[in-house]
Amino acid sequence: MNIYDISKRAGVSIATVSRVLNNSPHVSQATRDRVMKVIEDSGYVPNAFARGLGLNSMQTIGLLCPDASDPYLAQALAFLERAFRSQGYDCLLTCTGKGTSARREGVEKLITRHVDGMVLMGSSFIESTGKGNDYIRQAAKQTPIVLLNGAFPCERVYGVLCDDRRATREAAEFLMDAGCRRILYLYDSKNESGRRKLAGYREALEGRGVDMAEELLVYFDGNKQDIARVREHLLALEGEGARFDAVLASEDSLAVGALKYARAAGRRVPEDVSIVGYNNSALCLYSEPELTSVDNKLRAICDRIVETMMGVLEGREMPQKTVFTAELVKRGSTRPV
Amino acid sequence: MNIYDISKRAGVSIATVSRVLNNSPHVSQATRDRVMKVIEDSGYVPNAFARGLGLNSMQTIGLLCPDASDPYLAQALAFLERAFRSQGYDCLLTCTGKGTSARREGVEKLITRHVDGMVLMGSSFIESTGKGNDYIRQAAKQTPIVLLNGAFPCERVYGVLCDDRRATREAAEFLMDAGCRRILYLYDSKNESGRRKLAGYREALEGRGVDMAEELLVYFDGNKQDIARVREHLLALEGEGARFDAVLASEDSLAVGALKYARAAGRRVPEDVSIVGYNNSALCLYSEPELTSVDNKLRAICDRIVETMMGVLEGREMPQKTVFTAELVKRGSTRPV
DNA sequence: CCGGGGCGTGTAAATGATTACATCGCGCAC
DNA sequence: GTGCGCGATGTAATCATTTACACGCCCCGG
Repeated sequence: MNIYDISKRAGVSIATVSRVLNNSPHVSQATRDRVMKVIEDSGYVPNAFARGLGLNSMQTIGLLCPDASDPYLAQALAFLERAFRSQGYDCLLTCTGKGTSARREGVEKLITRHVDGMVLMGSSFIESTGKGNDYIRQAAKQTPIVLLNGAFPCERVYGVLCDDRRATREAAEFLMDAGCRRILYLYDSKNESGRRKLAGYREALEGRGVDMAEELLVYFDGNKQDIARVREHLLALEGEGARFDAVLASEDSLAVGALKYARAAGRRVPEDVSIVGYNNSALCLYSEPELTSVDNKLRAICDRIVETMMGVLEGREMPQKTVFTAELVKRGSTRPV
Repeated sequence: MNIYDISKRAGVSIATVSRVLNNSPHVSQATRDRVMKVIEDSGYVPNAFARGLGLNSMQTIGLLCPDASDPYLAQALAFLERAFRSQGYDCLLTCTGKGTSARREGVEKLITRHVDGMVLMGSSFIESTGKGNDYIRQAAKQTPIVLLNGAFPCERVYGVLCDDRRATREAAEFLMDAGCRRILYLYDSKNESGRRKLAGYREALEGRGVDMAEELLVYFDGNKQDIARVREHLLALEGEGARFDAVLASEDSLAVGALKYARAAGRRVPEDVSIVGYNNSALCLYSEPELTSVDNKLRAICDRIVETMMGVLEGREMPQKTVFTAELVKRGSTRPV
């Protein structure tokens, strides 16, 4: 059942059928009705591949996600998919994991599939060294790319993100305002966004003339579900004599791990230790007490990503970088100032 | 840059180039090498749409997900995507939300896109009334469908699930073994799987001759992120005089809500109230105490879904229904027996 | 010496749309 | 009355592949 069958049954040419299907104005109402009736009666479904071949597009966006099971990225996925679909685009999901080579393969596969655009979810796609990003530069020649929580100076690569540095600085300042002096910084990523946050933390302490203790800079390299390992990590640290009255985490799940540590160590939250997370994900409300966390405006970021992508696809000029302002959401895991 | 350009440069016909690209055995090694070299030098990428048109497939599976931000479904998404990709298939993600019409539209859109197969994530796709499922029957004529956590008696619709009924029964029995007598059943879905679980709960109580109090059957119709609303719900219930010494939830997030209730009501977990969740999702380890929960073998289910789909696509005969055995994972939110 | 069977390769016909261009007919202005 | 323009429709080229079929060629057996 193809367009020829329909054209025969309706007594018109295939061009007319095509015009009806594409809502072209150059069809009389009578003809349109007749063709529509035949289409509905026959249960005809246009062949998407042929259409794609002719238009050189199948209205598809590639979503490259490091880990779809991460609550924060999962939320982003949901926002993006919904917004793209409302614009008539479908989303091809590729979970890449952590390795650079898997990411490159993912990007290349999507190029092969001729997606109309790609979203790289997470600044971890950007390597600190220039060479490692060549595949992104190559890909950008074929299709527009938008980065979630990142930026990359390259034509046809757009970035939408929050001012993580400032947000982290303000979070640390808030803790200091509440009387904390030894703030443990717990982070799990050394990528672009991770570096921005760390810089914000340093800036805050320097600004207040607080000594930066190296042992309070804790890098945790693990899976986000390894809550228990974070607890052990902090307990071990404490065993080594490190003392702290607050934990500032670069990710909510790490903060939940810190919460677990506090309970295991018999320290009250927020009386003995204040804890601040990052992302303001669903985890914040799940935990007890509820987590103070930096809301990095994921919804706004996702909406803007879609807006940017649509603009580019429609040939409009779009800002290469869009920055939102993150906001600290205060809950029970920190003392009031 | 298309296959003609390559054929000219390599001094062969397009058929030969195509054969090289598709690893056909009917090409001499010398020719293959020569063509490959030209392809690599020119950076040629075959046109996926033309290929799709010829093969009538673009190696794509449609994933219909009610909510990608739900931790359990997000995990499933990650498992499925990974497994399908390892088989050479890409995944088109469609988040449908709760409404039936959105689901029908999602399914129809994927049919339009000519996916090779579809996975419906969650038995909520199956209506209790026959008429509401017509669109699934229609879709199954075009493409194979596999259900996650569900079954549907229709040709080319396959189901992979756990024995939710038995699992729920055993969970309730475990609570009774631990001395609980008034077990509140908290559920959020009345779909196929929801009904199976509820039946299991009833079966357990009947089996032990425990009275079934209607006020202990609590349906919570809300968003999974509405933890606080579950708390209020239970507090209100208690205000009305309902008493219970255990909560059995049909979903982990509901169990977390029950945990919140217990803290708000000043009841200790598990000493005063035991709490059991369902799905054994990441939430179980995030909460305090850690949640006892039914592990419904999501990984195994997802792997089997992919296996079933691949089998069907390769023309093999596949079981219409595959059932795994769920298992209760005991943690701190319930008293030991 | 001739016929048959592979193997490697080329030719050309699908695949099923979109769309530029041609055509036709009709109404209106001059 | 004639010519122009426009709206509706058809014709045919185009998109970039896959693949059935044909064609040589070489080798081997009869």
